[in-house]
Amino acid sequence: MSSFDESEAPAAGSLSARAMAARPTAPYLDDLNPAQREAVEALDGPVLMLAGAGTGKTKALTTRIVHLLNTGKARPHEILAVTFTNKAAREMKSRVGRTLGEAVEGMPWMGTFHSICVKILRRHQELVGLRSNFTILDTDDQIRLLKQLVRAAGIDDKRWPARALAGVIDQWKNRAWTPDNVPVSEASAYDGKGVALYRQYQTRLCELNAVDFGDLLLHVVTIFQTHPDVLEQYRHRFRYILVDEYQDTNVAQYLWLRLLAGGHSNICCVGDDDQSIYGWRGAEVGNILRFEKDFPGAKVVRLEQNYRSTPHILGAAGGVIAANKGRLGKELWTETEAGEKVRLIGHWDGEEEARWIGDEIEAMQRGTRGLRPFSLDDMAILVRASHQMRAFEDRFLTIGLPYRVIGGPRFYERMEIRDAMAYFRLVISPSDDLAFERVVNTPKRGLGEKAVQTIQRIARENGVPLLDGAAMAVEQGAIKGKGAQALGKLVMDLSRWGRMAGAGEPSPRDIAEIILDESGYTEMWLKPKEDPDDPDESRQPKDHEAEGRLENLKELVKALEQFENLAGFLEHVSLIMENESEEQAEKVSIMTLHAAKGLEFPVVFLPGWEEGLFPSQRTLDAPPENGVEEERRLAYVGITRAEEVCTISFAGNRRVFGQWQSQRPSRFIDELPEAHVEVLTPPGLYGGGYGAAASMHEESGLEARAAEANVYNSPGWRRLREARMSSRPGGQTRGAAVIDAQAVSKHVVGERVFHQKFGYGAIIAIEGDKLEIAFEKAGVKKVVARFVTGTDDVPF
DNA sequence: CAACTAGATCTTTTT
DNA sequence: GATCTAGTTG
Repeated sequence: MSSFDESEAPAAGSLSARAMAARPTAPYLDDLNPAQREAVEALDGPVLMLAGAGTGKTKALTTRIVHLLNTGKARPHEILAVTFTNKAAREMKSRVGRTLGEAVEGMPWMGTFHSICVKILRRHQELVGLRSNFTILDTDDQIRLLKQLVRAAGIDDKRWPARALAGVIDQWKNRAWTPDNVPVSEASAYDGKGVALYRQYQTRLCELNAVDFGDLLLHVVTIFQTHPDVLEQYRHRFRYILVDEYQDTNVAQYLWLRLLAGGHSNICCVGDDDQSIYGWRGAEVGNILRFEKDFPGAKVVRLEQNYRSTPHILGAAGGVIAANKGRLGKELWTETEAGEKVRLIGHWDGEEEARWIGDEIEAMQRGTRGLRPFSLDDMAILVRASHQMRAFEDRFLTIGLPYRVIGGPRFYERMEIRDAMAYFRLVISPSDDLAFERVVNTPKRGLGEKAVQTIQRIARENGVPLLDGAAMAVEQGAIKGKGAQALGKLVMDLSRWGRMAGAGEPSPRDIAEIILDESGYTEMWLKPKEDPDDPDESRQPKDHEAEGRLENLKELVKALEQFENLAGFLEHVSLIMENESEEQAEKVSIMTLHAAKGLEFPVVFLPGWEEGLFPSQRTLDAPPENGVEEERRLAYVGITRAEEVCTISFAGNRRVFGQWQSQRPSRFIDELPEAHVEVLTPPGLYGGGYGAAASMHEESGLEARAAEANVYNSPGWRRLREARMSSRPGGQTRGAAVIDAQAVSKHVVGERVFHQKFGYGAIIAIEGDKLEIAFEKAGVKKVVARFVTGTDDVPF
């Protein structure tokens, strides 16, 4: 509680003195437009800032903070500013500092919901039955723990996966339901055993002195609800509250905010109902729609002047989002010139789409599209689902186009990092059973399932953590042979490393290195020694993959340099699951639409606009129409990321689960207003004059399908078809290099062929439309005939 | 006990 | 196609 003291004296006198001393006009206010200024200057009472995409939301928010400080209304530690991502928090901090002209070190309560909750929870942990230094479990640990409970309950975890239970529990926690509060309507969840398992899970977490992500909020809300005195402290402390991305708050976050703002109602929420895209993880658009009811007398300010995109891009986005019901309603406008229309293009399949986008990116880089040249950093590909990324990565690797994947498999989620972290955890807290289970046989120590079961039994019988159980098992001789020896060593090592960490000597970085080395973990990724007697033999990584893992471990150890101790590092990592390494080279960005929220790029590509992919099959299968609205908001988010050029595309065929499927263009394409769209005809994509074939086939396929679904009579679709026809006078096509059975018959066994990805090879067998080919470099593969060309320049 | 093989299951989106 | 699991073999 010591750090609490600084604010215990309200110092009203000095505040008003500062308020009077403040300059009547502040230069930073002059940079704002009227709406922004209104939102900034309404400092007291509830304010809802409805900020459309690109309307200067962050600017308004940061200026508001500056204004609060500058007018003396609040001191830095009296402002609670909440965001969803660490990135947003960092951005806000740096912008406040910039506007203020000095660094803001003194804003301890600016951060994510989760990091702020941890801070609060660490001070009152005992109120919810936790001890100090509780650990924060990530999703992986959470699932593993649940799996144990599910199995212990005699449930077939095949039919009822632990993952599903985790989802159910998460949703409950998002709604701030403790096991006692789960409504009866949920009784059937997880085969009727959901609530009971939820209760067991919470008990188990408590025993482990651990919390999961959802608990961070839930526990704090519980504390606020059951301990008015504690709540009062924080209400008093946080004189002004600011919330970013309010449309993404879930019920627990909403309650948390309402409890805190309950006294003074000095709360300013910024959000955009049209950008609510996290309903699946419990976000309630209702929170923002209801704001005026929740906070009577609220001032609502709309930011509608857009500073990011051209009118055509805004028009297209506006046309799509207009199809949604239940909006608060905003109309974005801009003063910039019309610019390019949103470009729409169809492709034969996903690979062709990737190829075309790759070519287009290179063209735009050179400035050969009649536009200014763009840097690769200015361009982004935004996909609906991460598996769409592969096609682009494959293609970009083959043509040598530098790219970066944002929000991909994250550093701290990698296996080797998690293994290493488990060692560290076990060193810091020897009762961390989950960490013990993770590393006990990694690297292989000859301790399999049976040995672990023995340890678990002994630990349970004696009521001690697994690590102590292991020590006892060795003493008692319950585990024999090689395994016993290795286990004994592990137990000894861990306590030795623990003493080092306790002594703070050597440095955390060195301790980490020692742990990884002496545990044999690093060794695991190295080639076996050729000569065991030669200690100086230089060791190479096993393979390319192992090399990457070793690199990552090095990076992990390096990251430790900035921390006082291992414990501090572990806390940092559990909250910041992102890779912070910064790259300098120019690269195209590839990311999901979700990851793109809040970002902007001069050039944006939006591939895969197909029914079943976007909107996703899941939302289409789900009962009501409501899921589609969220998908539509996602489309809106995507389009509004673009500043100058936005290209939407779809493919007629795509591989789903390894199976080829024909795709229909997304309903969102039909919703694009004609006036803002330009249809591009597919240029020759295969080079050498045999390209038009793909589009011809796509079209005939389309017409066949059009008979069964009149989707294709919609304006958007007709437009596309007409554009196609007109681009090919007389409907003539040139040399068709094609597809399906006809093309296969063109190939013969023994023929030398070329494949985009695998290179050159010879056909060794033909089955239907598939060719078995022995590639010179890639080995024997089965590929679809259409992806292969003969090695003659004019194959047919 | 580990290493290998066959078969199932899967894909949203993430603090 | 890729990954995870159960089941088999060494």
